[in-house]
Amino acid sequence: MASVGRSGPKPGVETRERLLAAAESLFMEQGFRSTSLREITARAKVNLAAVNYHFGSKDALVREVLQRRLGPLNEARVQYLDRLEAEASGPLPVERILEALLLPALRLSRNPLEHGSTVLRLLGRAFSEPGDYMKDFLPDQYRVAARRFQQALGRAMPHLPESELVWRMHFTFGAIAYVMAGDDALQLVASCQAPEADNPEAIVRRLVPFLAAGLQAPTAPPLDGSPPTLAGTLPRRAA
Amino acid sequence: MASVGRSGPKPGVETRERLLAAAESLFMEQGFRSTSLREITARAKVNLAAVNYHFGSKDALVREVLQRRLGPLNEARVQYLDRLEAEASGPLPVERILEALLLPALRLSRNPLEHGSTVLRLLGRAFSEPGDYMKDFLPDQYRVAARRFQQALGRAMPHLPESELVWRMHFTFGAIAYVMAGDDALQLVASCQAPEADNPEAIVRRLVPFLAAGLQAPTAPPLDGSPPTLAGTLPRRAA
DNA sequence: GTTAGATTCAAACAACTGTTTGAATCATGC
DNA sequence: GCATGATTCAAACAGTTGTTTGAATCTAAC
Repeated sequence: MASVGRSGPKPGVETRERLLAAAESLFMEQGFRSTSLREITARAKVNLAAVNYHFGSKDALVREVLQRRLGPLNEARVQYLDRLEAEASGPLPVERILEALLLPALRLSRNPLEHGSTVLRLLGRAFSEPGDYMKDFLPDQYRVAARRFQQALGRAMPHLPESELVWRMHFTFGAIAYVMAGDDALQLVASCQAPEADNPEAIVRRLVPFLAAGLQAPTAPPLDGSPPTLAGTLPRRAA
Repeated sequence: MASVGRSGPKPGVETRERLLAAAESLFMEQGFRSTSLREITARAKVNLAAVNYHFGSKDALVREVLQRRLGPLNEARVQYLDRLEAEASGPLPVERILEALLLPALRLSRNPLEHGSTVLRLLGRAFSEPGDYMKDFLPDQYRVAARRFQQALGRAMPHLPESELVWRMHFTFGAIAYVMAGDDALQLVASCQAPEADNPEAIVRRLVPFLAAGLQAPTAPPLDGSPPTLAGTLPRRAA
């Protein structure tokens, strides 16, 4: 006899997953701090106490929701980068490194089993939300991957000082986090809605050339305001 | 007889300004939503009810704090851009347009009368914080300036399709907001602390070449996944 | 000195937060 | 059937939030 009339395998595990799904969607819509446990349990159609029973606290729920997405994503990014470097002979071009940074996120968003593009916006929120939740948690998830990409980019642009590279990676992550945060931030400034805002692949196709050019840009003149010369617009290696 | 022993001119206006100052500093440190009225009134050394008496509500306080900074900043940006265009003969180079976007913010942060770099981080927070406070308010402050800069950038890069320009402006604002948000977001990802993170001028000097190169980057190939050719790395006008 | 209005203050308000409790319910082993 | 442990549930907990109240205080004009 199929002991349960419903579809759920175990009684406990289904509410656990329903909580994760409800929390993820609500976090994406409203942010982490602004979402209450009562909203989450209401959407998940479970009792309020279920969160503390299954996860211990709201903070632990947030961590679990993030870890479920961030961990695999950064692993995939690093693996993608490893594979590219193993196949190539010399150092990778910047565009390929950016590909390793963006394509795994794109694939994640395209997976119909997961809730698609909501995942990307969730990650964007993780960076937008300041303060307590992320302060100690996110870095551990990202530091390894960030160091790995800094190393690859350093090989691709050996002429670029490390301090300059660190800053340009910051700018890069800023642009990425901004578009991943979703409509909220995008509509804030734009006079008109950007086209294809809901198509991650289209965004990536526009983002890579932008970032590649920025990362490889000639460095600024050391001090005074003399405008960059035309010669300065050529990559250093050509000089 | 100097009717008041203290320095304050009017009794009411001083607590009003003390509230604005305390709120601004706390908003910058903790964000808007996470800062309670009791924290604000405690730091300002005024009664709790003073906020609702002088401003009506917390939301109105937030708006007032932002408007006091965002309004003049965006006015200065547009004026700077107007002056550059009036002096130049043809269309402005992208670097000058970015200069108009960034230098007024830099000057604001350098003003010792204001609380210096705290202002920049406050503005960064305004973009980082999702949800209710900004949704209806920030756009009005920014839409005019954003349209003005889009127009200038369009003139500087007439070959660039408008849809592409809108997206690249988004990327640009993302990078700017990210570095303006301050240490929180920066330390999140970096394996090591970026140098001169507290020196706005140094950041701008690094940011302009990055963004200028990104904005003027060659556009991506239209569809299929063929890796960008070497010819594709040249600007369109050279084709 | 008295009066009128603006400002401050302590106290309470209602609504919400995350968390805990203890009994009820369930599935499942014996 | 019965007992055991896991899970659910309604209810309450203690704490914080933004806001309101009504009396007390201050300022300034008459």
